[in-house]
Amino acid sequence: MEEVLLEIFDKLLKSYGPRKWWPARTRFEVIVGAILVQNVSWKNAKKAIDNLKHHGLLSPEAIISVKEKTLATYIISSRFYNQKARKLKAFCKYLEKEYCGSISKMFANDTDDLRKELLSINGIGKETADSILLYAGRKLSFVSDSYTKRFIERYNLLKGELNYDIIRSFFTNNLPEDLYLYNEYHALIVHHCYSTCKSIPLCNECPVKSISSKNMCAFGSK
DNA sequence: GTCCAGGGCCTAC
DNA sequence: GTAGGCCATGGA
Repeated sequence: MEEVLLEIFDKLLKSYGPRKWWPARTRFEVIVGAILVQNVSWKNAKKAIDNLKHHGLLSPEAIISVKEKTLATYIISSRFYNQKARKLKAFCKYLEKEYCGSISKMFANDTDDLRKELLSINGIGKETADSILLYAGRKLSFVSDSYTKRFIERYNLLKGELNYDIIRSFFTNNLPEDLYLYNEYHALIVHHCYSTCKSIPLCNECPVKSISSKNMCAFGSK
């Protein structure tokens, strides 16, 4: 299966080019983006990030200081803004309490330990935690999401139940431990599913189509 | 007007 | 343990 996944990766990369994720200037901005993009388009999330930036609120200290209600008004475009304001504050308070506000100290942790910590914060689930680890922390943690599930279903890469952990294990068990590969693979899947190949059945131009039909595997096979 | 986007939490069963 | 409701914008 590793060969198949690498072949798909090469085709996606050749078709779309490197996505150069995450589109952010700082690691904190990646984390804020990972929370704000939950169940909303990147465009809407980006608007909210820019708004925070414009009002000098793109730092842990600023987010802790500002009132939750006020914070919410700056991120309205990101949808579910009251909840997301609470989530941003929850993360910043955790960062302040556990690491004196230092992102570097936080990422000095062991990946698995930090993943457990992040998952214990209100508002950070598996996808958000893995996005933070991979794209802000540059740690080896594959990101799965609804697009990844759709991708696997569409190309029959895996049979049976497809929950977050199964999909994530499928990629981590069948890919070499390579940060660049993890980074680009997830970004390319999102790009492929979102902007280019939304329809089922597959479009004729689909770069993955030619190698998809013959390869099916049961979970765990390599 | 309708649909759906780079989720996660809470509650009821 | 898990299905389903809730949150509640903006662009296509």
